[in-house]
Amino acid sequence: MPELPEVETVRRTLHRLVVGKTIAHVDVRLARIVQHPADTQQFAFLLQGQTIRDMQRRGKFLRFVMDDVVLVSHLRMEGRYGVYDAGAPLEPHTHVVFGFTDGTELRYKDVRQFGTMHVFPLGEDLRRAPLAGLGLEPLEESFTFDAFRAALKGKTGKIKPVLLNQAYIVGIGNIYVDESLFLAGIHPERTAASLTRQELGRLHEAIVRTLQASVDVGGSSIKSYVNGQGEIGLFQHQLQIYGREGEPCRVCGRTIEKSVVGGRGTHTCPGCQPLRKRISRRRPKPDV
DNA sequence: AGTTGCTCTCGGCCGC
DNA sequence: TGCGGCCGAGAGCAAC
Repeated sequence: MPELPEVETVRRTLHRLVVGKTIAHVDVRLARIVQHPADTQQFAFLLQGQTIRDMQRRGKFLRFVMDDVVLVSHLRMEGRYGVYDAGAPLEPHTHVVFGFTDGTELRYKDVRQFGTMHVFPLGEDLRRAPLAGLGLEPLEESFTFDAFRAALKGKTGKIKPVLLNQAYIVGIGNIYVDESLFLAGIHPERTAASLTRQELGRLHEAIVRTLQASVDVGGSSIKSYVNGQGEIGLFQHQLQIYGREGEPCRVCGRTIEKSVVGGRGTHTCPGCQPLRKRISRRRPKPDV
């Protein structure tokens, strides 16, 4: 389930593996992956002869920047890329094959078939769905505390669904939202509007620290590898709360709970993430 | 505008 | 062992 750190890891790997290669032909084996142009033959035609000039990322989307077009790719839950020799046997669940002029192939595999691809003319993709309207990039310098606070301004819903909404901040999925809220000591059912400036500060820092720490070790590998060479991310070993229901919190020892918030499986520590504001112990008034 | 709930995408896997 | 049905993440959409 690639979120920002996993997609960034794939981006870096693909940058190394495919930038400079020229597409000779494209084989779309499962039409539903291709969302735009609607005609898969047109999709293939637009990519033929294009050289991949750069690999970029916007939120959880990969952007293959070419001479005249951009391929926008979302991996959803289990989409993966790999580079193979053209003669290598096609593995199961291979849905799109990009054949290069050098005899290698970039293959897209996706067991769940949830992934999507769009091709747009160069310069158009950021103005069109699905990239148009995406929110702040949390690992860019522009993601300041003030920008974060402004993005959450006026949001009255629970903080977890707000953080998962890609229109406000991009790249955070179900794993990193739980990790970030835990690190910040904030319960996912608190409303965005109820967070104090101090809590927003902790949350801002927690998001950046969590995502960056995961990028630094190649993302999390939950049930599947994530990058283009079968390399395995390591962040799953650093997860503090996700997938640890029933186990003791590493900070306070209380048992981690699992519930549903905004329709998503949600992990919380009842000790570290109080739903109600902790009643401040009344400080004894100094005797006069 | 924002929120909520629902839908759709599948095959793995769970439980019977 | 077989099989029906649920689960899961993300995005998009309709209704309020």
